[in-house]
Amino acid sequence: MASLSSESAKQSEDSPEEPAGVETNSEQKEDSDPDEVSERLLQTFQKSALSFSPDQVACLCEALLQAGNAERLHRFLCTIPPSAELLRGNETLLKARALVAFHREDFKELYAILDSYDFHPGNHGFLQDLYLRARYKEAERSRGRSLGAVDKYRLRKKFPLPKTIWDGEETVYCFKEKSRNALKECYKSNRYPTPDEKKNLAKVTGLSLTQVSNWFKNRRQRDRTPSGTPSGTHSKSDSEGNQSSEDEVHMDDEPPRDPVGASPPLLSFSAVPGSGGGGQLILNGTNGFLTAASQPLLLNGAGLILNGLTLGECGTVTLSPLGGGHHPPLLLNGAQVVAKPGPALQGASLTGPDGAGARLNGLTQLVLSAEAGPPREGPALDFITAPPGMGMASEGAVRTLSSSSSSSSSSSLSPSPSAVAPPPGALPSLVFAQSGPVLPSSMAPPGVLLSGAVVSIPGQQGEYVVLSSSGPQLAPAGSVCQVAPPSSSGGPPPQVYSLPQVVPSIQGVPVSQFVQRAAGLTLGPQGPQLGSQCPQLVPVSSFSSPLPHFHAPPPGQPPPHQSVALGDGATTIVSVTQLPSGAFPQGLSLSLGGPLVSSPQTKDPVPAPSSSSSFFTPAPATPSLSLSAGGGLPLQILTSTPGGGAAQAPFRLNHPVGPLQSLGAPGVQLLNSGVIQLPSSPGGNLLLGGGPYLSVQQGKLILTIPAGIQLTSLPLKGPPEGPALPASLLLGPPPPTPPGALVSSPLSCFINSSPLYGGPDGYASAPLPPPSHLLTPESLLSLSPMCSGAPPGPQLSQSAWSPVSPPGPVSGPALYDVRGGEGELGEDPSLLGLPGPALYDVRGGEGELGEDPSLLGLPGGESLLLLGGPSPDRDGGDGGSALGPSEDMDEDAKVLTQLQSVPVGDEGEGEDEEDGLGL
DNA sequence: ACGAATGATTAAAG
DNA sequence: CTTTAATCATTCGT
Repeated sequence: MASLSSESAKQSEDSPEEPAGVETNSEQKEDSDPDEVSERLLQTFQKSALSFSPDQVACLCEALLQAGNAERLHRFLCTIPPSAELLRGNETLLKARALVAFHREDFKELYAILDSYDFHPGNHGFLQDLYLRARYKEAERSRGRSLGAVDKYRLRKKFPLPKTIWDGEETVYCFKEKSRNALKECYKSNRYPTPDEKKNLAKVTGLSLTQVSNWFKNRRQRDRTPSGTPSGTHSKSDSEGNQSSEDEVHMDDEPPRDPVGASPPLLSFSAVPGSGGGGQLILNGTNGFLTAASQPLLLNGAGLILNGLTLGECGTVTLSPLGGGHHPPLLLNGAQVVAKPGPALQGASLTGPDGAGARLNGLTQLVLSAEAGPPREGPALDFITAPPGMGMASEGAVRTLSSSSSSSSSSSLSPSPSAVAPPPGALPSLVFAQSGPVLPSSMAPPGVLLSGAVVSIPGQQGEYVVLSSSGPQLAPAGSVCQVAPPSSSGGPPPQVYSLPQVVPSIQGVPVSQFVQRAAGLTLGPQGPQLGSQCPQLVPVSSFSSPLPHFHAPPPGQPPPHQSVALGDGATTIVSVTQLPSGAFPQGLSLSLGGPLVSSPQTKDPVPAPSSSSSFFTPAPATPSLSLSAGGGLPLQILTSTPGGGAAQAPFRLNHPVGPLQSLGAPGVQLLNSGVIQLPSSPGGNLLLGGGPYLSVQQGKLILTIPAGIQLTSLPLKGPPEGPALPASLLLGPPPPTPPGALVSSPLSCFINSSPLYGGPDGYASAPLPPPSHLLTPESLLSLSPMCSGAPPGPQLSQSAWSPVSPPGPVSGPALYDVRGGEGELGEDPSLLGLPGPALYDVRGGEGELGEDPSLLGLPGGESLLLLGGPSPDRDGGDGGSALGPSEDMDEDAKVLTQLQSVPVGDEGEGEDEEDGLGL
């Protein structure tokens, strides 16, 4: 009997009809049996209830809740003294009582219960569902009819969820206009985008792959309404008519139509037959995506090649490399230009000086000059970013192209407060990438370097390399990269130009919060200098609020050292500024918000000839370099020179000019998060010859650490005060190491510092014990942003990545991926208490196991570097290399799901009870 | 309330 | 897995 009772109690609850026990049924009627059993069970419970410990009671409640039998649950609860202490703070009991109240239709009681206690986010989903169902039922009762979806919607609006069971985050339903435009553009040229195209679109729009697919699916379906609903296409007409502009660009198939007619957007391509090749306009893009949303886009030039170029909606983007130079004036290979339509964008233009073409492919740079438009106020929204992969100065020397038109004295650099005006005498070599009105025309014609490009000015004492890559998705605000002009040795007082970064704007979300927070973290330690100079650099971390513990220490305590990892920001910025007075960066910190991909020593993808790819810090003294990777897309590298050092040659980053991977997905890929510290030999420069180098490819920042390099997990001693833990804490647990992941041997030794990994070697070889199951959704969540899962597969790289980032902020809808493998628990995103627009990739992935980053958590203080780069990705070499990273990003994208308001159950009466309830 | 627009989900078919 | 067709759900304007 006993056995029987237990079984039936749990199994047959839902449907009495269920063949709980076919065998047994044969004898009896179904109805009686289950009831009887349940009754027995209940009685048993009742009898022993008093003797149960609170935990046991809770357990029983949970079981009954799961079973969904409110009635029995009610009776059980009745046996418990109402005032018992057990009830206090016991959410399970509260849930049970709430459920009972709901079933008894004692809504007042239900609401009272819900309002009485701040429930754990884990219970939010359940309670929200209960709450809404109660509201619906109440309404149904009063109206005497069942409610439709709209009625429910109105009720939800009318009766917002109690704060006690809701984190207050709202959900966004529609895609952003920009995203839609991008989708439309693509749709025009191709109704059936290839997976690659979809991925690219997803990145560009900030939507998940699924969303993109759904969109196309819906679009095709609705477009194809020849017979059915004639009226449908009312507004759609525009689909073809209006935006005419870009189609041509993409596909040749369509006859060029004259865009002009349309009022708004003006897109003109005028290939001027020029010398040499003749005017040719080549827009070749795998993922090419060119959008001039409603803004005028002018591409004017002889030989204009845009390969794999993504031009996002832009304000006015003018590419006018006219000049009939010998070279194709403008060559954007794998470039991505995105400009946000800002209030005033007119001024932005990309122009190549005559004669000199801007070639972003590997050699040259594109100069961006702000047109003389009236300076407009407002943050510069526009930005142009080129995926890092492309623009680099291969030769090491950067040519600065100044546009003839704009040149003038460089009075003020940028509107941003933080920006420091360049000394008049400053070198023109200043690299600045920003478009938009923001830059006063007055700005000297600094060469513009598309972010992502690396500029190095060799020879100079003060050399700098500025490397900035914007987040993968352009979407987020623009990033500006600014380099301080090398103060030539004796020159003008070396000023450091700050890198103003436009903070990614998250749609209605006050970014400021994040920013401030982030700023505090990042800059705080840095010292006044930096802080003041480039406050804006801080990537926004979208998830900051929800997971406070994740982040840095409370305000009071900034992380001790320079390395700070921000969860993720929307944008990635890497800036290296040189300090004046020869100070070299003692403390150099690199924080990567985004995933970093490092290729294990096994392979040096790029043999770095000294000049081309090397990453070293010449600096003397005690430069310590710490690299911490957070999870998120954004990548941030800041270097400052805290103490005055003597060294003049600060820090140099050269990165090999890779062949571009034209794919435009800029993203930062981080395989392993951790902190890397490179202790420099005292007094000596730290030279990592052949050493690790950072390269940016396709928007991804890749850190390659060849074997042989020593990285020590040095203590962040610097800051005496701070608790040591910071680094690891901040970062979150390092991503689980993928089983297959290789850890570079050299590194491994350092790794051992972390307790988690037993031994150096063990780490690599032994698969982590997957305690994953233990993780609660919440825990996963907390970890997630940073180290989004460990991918089960060999290819770790993927796991690490969170697609979101860039776009995340970009688009309004918050995306959450909280599913664990089974997902049972995690079912509601909402319960996790996620903050707004942030995106999370918490999925356990198929293989749930690997995930617990938490396990990996580093002990305080120690920094851990895990570079287990999956070699696979990178190996491909340049050509192929691109793939690896990009793919990763995509994957996660799939997982994302739009957060919806609480699921509404609509069932009718009591019968269905459990469905909604059962998690 | 009503209906349109739009995103998501589901089932069936390849 | 991807596509289609059908349908549901959410918003928003009227």
